[in-house]
Amino acid sequence: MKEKELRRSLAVLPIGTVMKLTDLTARQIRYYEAQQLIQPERNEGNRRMYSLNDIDRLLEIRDYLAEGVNIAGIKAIYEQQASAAQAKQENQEHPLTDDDVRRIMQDEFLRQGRLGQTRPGIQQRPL
DNA sequence: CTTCTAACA
DNA sequence: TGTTAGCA
Repeated sequence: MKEKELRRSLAVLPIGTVMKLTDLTARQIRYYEAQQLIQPERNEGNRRMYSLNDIDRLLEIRDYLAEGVNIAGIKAIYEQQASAAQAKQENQEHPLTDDDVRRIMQDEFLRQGRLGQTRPGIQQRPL
């Protein structure tokens, strides 16, 4: 179950293919990269190369944006997933505590949160 | 022909 | 975000 992850991480798609697969413009795809939402690789010719994981992430980003979540909000969501995954590993080595508390606090911060309402005409839905 | 960066009537 | 210019 690990060779699969490796393949999904292989950057083999040029931006043109990603555009068709995600319905995003090259401008948008590059902009999300500038915003650190994705980090595609570059080939010998400085051309961006995307992996299947990048495609999935771009699709998520597209959906979050459509729901009214702004770039900062999406970033926060991924940061949570990262720290959550980190806490999981650390908790397998040790009992519990520390990072878990931080994770719960940030989770609550997101929930109460103001992230995502920086747009007019969009009703906020409860998480 | 495709992608890249930078800039804005 | 769109679009365009000038390269590679």
